[in-house]
Amino acid sequence: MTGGARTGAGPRPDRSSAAERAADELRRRITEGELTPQARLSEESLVDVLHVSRNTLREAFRLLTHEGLLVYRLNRGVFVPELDEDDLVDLYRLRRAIECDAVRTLRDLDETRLQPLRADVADGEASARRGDWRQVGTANMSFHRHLVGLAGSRRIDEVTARLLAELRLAFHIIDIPQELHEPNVARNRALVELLAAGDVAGAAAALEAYLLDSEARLLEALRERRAPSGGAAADADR
Amino acid sequence: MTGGARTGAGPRPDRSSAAERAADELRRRITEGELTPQARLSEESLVDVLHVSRNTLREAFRLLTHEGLLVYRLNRGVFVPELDEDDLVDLYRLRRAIECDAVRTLRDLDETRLQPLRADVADGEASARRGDWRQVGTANMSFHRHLVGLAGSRRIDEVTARLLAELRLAFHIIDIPQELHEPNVARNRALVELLAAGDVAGAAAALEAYLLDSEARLLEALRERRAPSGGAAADADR
DNA sequence: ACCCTAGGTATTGTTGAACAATCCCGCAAG
DNA sequence: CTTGCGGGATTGTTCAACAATACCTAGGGT
Repeated sequence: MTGGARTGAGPRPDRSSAAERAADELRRRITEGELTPQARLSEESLVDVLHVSRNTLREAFRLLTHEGLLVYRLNRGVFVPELDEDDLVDLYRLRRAIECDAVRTLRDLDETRLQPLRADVADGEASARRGDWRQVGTANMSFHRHLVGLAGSRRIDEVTARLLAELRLAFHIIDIPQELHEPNVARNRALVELLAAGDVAGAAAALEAYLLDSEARLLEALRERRAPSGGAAADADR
Repeated sequence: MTGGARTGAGPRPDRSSAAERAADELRRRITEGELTPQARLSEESLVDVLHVSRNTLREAFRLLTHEGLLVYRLNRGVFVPELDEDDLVDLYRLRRAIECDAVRTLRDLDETRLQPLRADVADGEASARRGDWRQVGTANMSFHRHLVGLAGSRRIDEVTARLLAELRLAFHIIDIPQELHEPNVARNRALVELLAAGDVAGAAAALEAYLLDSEARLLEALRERRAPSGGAAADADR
């Protein structure tokens, strides 16, 4: 008898837990840049905002920690990590190893499986024409996730998802989205064409050069960002 | 109430949370094989055994989920995952990508940095002479963790740790530890010698053959284990 | 004036109990 | 034999409180 009400327009069980929904909301805020690096996420205040209990919120924190979007510091709270240059080098090193290997060992490609990649490329090109660089970045991430997904390995997909999520953290530090994302659009299209032609070795080589270049551009942007004035991070922590 | 007791055992705060300690204990039970795959971990019973609250226990579950040692099923509980053949192939695929890349890109090796590897090899050889195949397996894991550690990448180390922990789950399914672990001893020594000679390319190639062979042996063992009669798993729980 | 130490306060870590939602199992009906 | 329906057990979530720790501020020594 207590049941019932669920059938109507009420909040459906959603096949996901409250912790996951809270994590979704936090993930959005982090990737959108609303929560800036090094900011402490207060349990007390987030409980009010997300309308979940402290325990559930902490479980959401764990979820996001798993994705690399938050870090725990015992007795001090959770923080959005700030990536430094070493982190970027580290991330790209792992990324090259994973992505290049995934492409290098590809077999039995057909046009059907390339379809999601082509959709991402088209999205990136359209967004670039609109000047929506954030969406270009998002399409680029989706492209690489689909690219790695061709390997058909669950664990490789997981590592990649974590990698890209963490990498996205670096984008908010940087204020030159166009120079950063624009070159990727053409590179992604070139990659798809190489794969469509069955040239996996060529695609792997192109991808490696692509990633090395992307890393260099990001590093340079990060250094410029930090060098100029330095302590310009006057952030009211409300 | 029952509290207090904490003063006697550990004077120092331990620098770790109760959830981590509970996770440590669970991890031990899983890797030692006390908790068998597909067994559900009841919250109620583990609360009594580990002397933590349900919330803390659930946080420990999350921690181990991150390591791949447990899986969550919504509204059904947590389970020790049972690796099937696809999982093994998946794990080894990622493992080859990571380890071979780590070795292939090694630079500036000197004898000092090889020291931990030599210690693991010696441990493996000594344990093999004693017939302690479980310890041979442990030394082998330590060897590979140190091997990958030479790359000096935090995230690669993390992925590797998770990988090896998950791989260990497969060992308990298998009842022929000697045939499985014995060949690794000599292979590990050969790898160290190649690295000491500065032949990283040779080492990378040897490692790839090594891992392919290791995967094949594990797969065969798993198939034999499952094919024969099947329901021989008369395991007294607790 | 500076450094170091001590105490107060805010925040996190952990607990236990309670309730709601969901799943699993056995059983009756077709 | 399959199908639909309770009843009981387990997980999911909330709440309120206490303990432990870190941060901040004030006071004393040099």
